[in-house]
Amino acid sequence: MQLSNTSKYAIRILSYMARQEHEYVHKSNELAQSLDISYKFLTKIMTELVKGEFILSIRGREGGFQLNHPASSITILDILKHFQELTDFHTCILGNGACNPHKKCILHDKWASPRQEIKNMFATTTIDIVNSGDFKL
Amino acid sequence: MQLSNTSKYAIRILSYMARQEHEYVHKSNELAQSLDISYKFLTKIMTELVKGEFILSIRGREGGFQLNHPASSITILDILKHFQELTDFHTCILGNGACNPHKKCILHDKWASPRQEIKNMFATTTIDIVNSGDFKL
DNA sequence: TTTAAATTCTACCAAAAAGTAGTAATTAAA
DNA sequence: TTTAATTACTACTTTTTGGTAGAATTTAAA
Ligand code: SF4
Ligand code: SF4
Repeated sequence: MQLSNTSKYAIRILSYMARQEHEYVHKSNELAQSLDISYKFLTKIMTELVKGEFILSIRGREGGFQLNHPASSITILDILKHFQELTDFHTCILGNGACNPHKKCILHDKWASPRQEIKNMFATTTIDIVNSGDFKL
Repeated sequence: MQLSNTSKYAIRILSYMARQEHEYVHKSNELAQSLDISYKFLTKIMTELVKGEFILSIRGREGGFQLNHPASSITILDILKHFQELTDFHTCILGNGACNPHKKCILHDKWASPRQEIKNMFATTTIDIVNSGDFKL
């Protein structure tokens, strides 16, 4: 019952970027330091985020990354989907094969409601949740 | 957002055992076949379940395993705890360091309620949920 | 035009989880 | 007492995830 580190970092990176004005150009170096993520691993994730069209990259000197969409339009669910953590909402919990309502796994009925609540939460939470205050980065 | 395979199997094994009368002696071979889990991997998990005192082992010929407690008293949460998946309910979601209410991660407030619902669900669901019907094993 | 500061690419290494193999130990039946 | 059926133990292999190294590419500033 955990998100992968990659997803966790992606969420933290994007929400951190959302704290600055939209045009701000974020550099990997800066992000890695601020978020305390290894520079090498961070750049790997940045590349993924570019491919996922969450961010734009500006190459070369004075380059960096910008959000590609308004922060208020990027949900946590969007991020999780891109890192394939959505599938868990389909084949979930005991995940024995494809889900078939005629042959449910034993937890299905109990799990349905929490699962929906989580999904809603992820779907309605955007990366601009926080712009100030004592939050971890 | 997934349980480990080990946890999934453990849940399936115990709930399967709970379908028989309490005294029934389950053999690894039988369980592996019925549940379609590799025999070798299953026996590894059975050893863990013995150590966790979920089941009793009877060694030697005609040996096998029995539930160590009434099925109605073993919760899913008990099982997850033993396989260390409980920690996620403390250090959860973005899991950056120990949780400090004065320095929350950005998802804390949104996550609190779904998390509680999941935990309650796991805490109130016992392995005897199902004794018949078209359920996956 | 050269150079420095940045992203990108390719390839590798490490750790954890999942799964397998083989053998030793145990015990009841034959 | 021998043997077959079972669990327990030790050690390995494979797969996935997490993480690192180094060079190539791009681009604006100097
Ligand atoms: S039966 Fe329900 S709980 Fe089980 S894997 Fe399918 S969707 Fe998930
Ligand atoms: S602040 Fe809340 S959501 Fe974040 S890791 Fe701690 S308990 Fe989990």
